Amino acid sequence: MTATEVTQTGVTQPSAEASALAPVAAGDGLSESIRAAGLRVTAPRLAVLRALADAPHSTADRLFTAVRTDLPGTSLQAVYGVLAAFTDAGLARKIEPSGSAALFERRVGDNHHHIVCTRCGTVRDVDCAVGEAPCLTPDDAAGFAVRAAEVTYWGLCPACQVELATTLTGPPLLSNKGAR
Amino acid sequence: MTATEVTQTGVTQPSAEASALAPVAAGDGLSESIRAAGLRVTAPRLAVLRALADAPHSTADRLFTAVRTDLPGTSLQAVYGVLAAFTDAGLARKIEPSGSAALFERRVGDNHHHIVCTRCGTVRDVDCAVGEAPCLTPDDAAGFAVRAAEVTYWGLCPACQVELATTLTGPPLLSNKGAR
DNA sequence: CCGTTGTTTTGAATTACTCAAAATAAGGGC
DNA sequence: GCCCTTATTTTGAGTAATTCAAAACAACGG
Repeated sequence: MTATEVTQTGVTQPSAEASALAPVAAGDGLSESIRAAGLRVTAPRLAVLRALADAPHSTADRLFTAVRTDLPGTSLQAVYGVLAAFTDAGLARKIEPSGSAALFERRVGDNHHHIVCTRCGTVRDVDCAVGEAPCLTPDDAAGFAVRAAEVTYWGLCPACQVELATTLTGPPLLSNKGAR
Repeated sequence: MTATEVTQTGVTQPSAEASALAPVAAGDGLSESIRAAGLRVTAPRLAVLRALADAPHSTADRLFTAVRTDLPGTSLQAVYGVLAAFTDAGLARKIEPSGSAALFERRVGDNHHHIVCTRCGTVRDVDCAVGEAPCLTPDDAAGFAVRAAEVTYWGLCPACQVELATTLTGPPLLSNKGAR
């Protein structure tokens, strides 16, 4: 057993896979990043981090569901706790688009923004249009010491554009709308 | 009595003031804007609209408290209902900064943004730095048809800058930080 | 292998908001 | 000025997302 093994609560680790596929802990450098963030490496944390890698822009609840499949004993509160720890440690970022529960993503540190579909809620990353620190200098900051700027774009995702077109207009339309 | 009189639920309108100061309904053109938006003019709506004029960036709860002082019978749900109607009708705008309850403001239609104090939660309006439709064109919109862009700046308000400086640094500092 | 200290579980509470039915009142018509 | 229709508000619950706290548990350094 390597030093990176992690006990799964109530679940015995199959020893066969332990050396072949590497212990649950390793595999992607997940444990490394957790440890590098100054946090203890635990099964719930690994599971959440992996789930987050698989499905960015997930709610706590969605992650909870994902985590439950490989780590059945995990509680929702644990997921909230893990996400809070990740967010504090800079391992994850929390975004809260209007009208949605909080979403989490691993992509962190770079200044990127989000576009949200007003119809289905799908979220995609959008790289900053202007540069490293985008709209970070408002015209008049009213004396505030500005630390960050957060941009949320709202619009229709490609799929919803198509669905709306066929549903409302009848004949499918040419879809050269927001395609650029 | 003019045509714009509004019955206050359970409260009789003092007739003396009715002709002198104009009925509760008028005074600021509040009723006019409500009616112009296609909504019926009611006492709760007038009260909420006035409260919103006095204190922009207020939560539903704060408005509820404000409204209660001149219109005691008003329910919180009514305030939510009024705000929903206003928002739908374009009379008010709802913003939802991360970590805060929804805030409402009358300023609507112009494309302006907000700066939020990370310490005390104070919100101020920020006019768009770039023009009419600001960061509205992301570099790569991933096929989305972009309809709107919403910018939230985060930083320290002037008051909190001072407080933090005196608390943490000891001697008050020169405060030429984010002053522009 | 053990102890310390950070994590997770368990159980419950809270905040912000929404839903639905019955009571009420605004505003147009007579 | 009064009545009717229909929008609005009240009243009474209910829900989703998140947070709090105490006790059980486990990571990791020694």
